Amino acid sequence: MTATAHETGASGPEPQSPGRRERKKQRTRDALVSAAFTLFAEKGFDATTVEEIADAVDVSSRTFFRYFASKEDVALTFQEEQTQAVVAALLSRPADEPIMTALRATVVGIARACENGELGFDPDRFECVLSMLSDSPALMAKSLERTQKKQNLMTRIIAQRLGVDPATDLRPHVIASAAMAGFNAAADAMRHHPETFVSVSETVDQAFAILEEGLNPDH
Amino acid sequence: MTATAHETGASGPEPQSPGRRERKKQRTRDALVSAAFTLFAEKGFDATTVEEIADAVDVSSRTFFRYFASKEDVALTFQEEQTQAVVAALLSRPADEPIMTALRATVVGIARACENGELGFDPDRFECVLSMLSDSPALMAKSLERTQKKQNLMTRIIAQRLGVDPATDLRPHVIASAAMAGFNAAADAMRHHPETFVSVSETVDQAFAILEEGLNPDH
DNA sequence: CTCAAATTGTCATGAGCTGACACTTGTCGT
DNA sequence: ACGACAAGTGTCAGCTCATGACAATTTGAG
Repeated sequence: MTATAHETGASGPEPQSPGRRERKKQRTRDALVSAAFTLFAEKGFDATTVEEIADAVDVSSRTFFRYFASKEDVALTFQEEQTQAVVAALLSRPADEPIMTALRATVVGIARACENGELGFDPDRFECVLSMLSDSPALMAKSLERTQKKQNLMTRIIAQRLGVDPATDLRPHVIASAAMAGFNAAADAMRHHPETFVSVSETVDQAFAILEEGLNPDH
Repeated sequence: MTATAHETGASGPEPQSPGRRERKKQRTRDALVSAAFTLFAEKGFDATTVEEIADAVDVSSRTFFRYFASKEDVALTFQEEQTQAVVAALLSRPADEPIMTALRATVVGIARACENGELGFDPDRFECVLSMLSDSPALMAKSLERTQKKQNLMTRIIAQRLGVDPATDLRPHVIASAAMAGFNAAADAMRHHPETFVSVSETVDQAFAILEEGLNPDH
C-alpha cells in the first residue's frame, strides 16, 4: 500500500502514461458508443439489441454490461459530460450575480456551445438522441431519471451559492426545479413543434425570460 | 356498434348490471393491486416479482400483464386517478382567475385532499410508493415518464385557458413546466428532508409562493 | 341449450441483466 | 527478464420482465 500506482478510478493524477490497459479500455468504450450510434441511426433504439452492438465491436455482450449499466446508458453518455459542463460553468459565474441570471447565462451558454459543437458533442448524435427520445419510452424514462439526479446536484450548488441550508430552506429546491423547468419547457416545445422553435439556446433564453417576469399573477 | 354494452373502461354509465364478467375483472384487478402492495411493503419493489404477485391472486403471470403493462404500472395506478382529479379541478376554476393562482389553488387543493384521504387515495399506499420511489430507479423512471405526459396535458389545458396556440407560444409550456417544478421541488424537499417538510399541501403552497415572487433577479 | 365472444392458462420465445469461474493480458517489483 | 498480482474478458448458466400464439374455459345472449 506504499504507492498504489494503478488507481483504477479516474482520479489518477499520474502525469505519465495512463498505461496501455487504460488506452485499450477507452478504445473499447469509444468503439461501443460509436457502433451503438451507427446501429441506432440505422434501425432505431428499440430494434437494436445489446448483442448486435457487442458483436459489431467483437466483444461479448457480457463485456458490454461491464462498460454500461444498460442499453440506455450508452445512448446517454453525453448527458454526463453535459452535466459536468453545466456545473463548471455555473461555478465560474461571479458570486454576486443574481442566481437566476447566473443560471440563465449558464444554461444558454452551454446550449450555444452544443449547437456549435464547441464541446465534444457531435450534433448528429445529439439529434439522433432527440429523435430516439421521442419514440422510445424506456430511453425517455432513463433520461428523465438522470435529469432528476442532475437537479439534486443543482439544488446543492444553488443552496451553497445562496448560503442557505437545503434541509430547511425551500428556495434552492424551487430554483433548481424552475431552472430545469425552463430547460424542459424549451425541450418540450421543440419536440412538439420543431418548425416554430428551432434554436435551442434562443428557446431556452425565452423560457427563462418568461420564468423571471411572467409568473406573478398579473396574467 | 349500437350499444357497446360492455365498456371495458371505467366509464360504464349503464344503470343496469355491468355484467358479472366486468365485476370479476374488476375484482381481479383490485386483488392484483392489493396483493402487489402487500408484497411491496413486505419485501420492497425490486425484490417482488410479478410471478409472486400473480400467484398471490392465483392467476398466471401472463394474466398479470393483461391488466398492467408493467410491474411499475401496478404501483403507479393512483397517479392516473390523481391526474384526472387535477384536470377536473383546474377546469372548474373561474376562467378570469390568473393562471398561476388557479394552478396553485388546484394543486394545493388536491394535495390537501390526498392528505385527508378524501379521494380514493389510501395514505398508507401513498407513503409506500414514496419510499419505493426512493430506492427503485426503475420505478422512479416510470413515474417521471408519466409526469412528463401529465405535463403535456397541462400544457394543452393552459394554452386553451390563455387562448394561445402552444405551437407558436412558449408561455403555456413554461407555465406547465413551472407548475410541475413547484410540485417537484416540494416532493424533492420532502424526500430528502422529511423532518423539515412535513405537510405536502403546505410545502407545495410555499413552493408556489417562491415561484411567483422570488424568481426575478433581485435575489 | 347452444353459439360467439371475452378471458385466462399454457407454452414458447426473446431481450436485458447478473453472478461465478476460468483464462488472458497488462503492470509492477525485484 | 521473470514471476506474482491485478484487471479485463469470455463463457456459461440463470433470473426476470414482457409478448405472441393457441387451446381451454367462462360468460352473456338468443
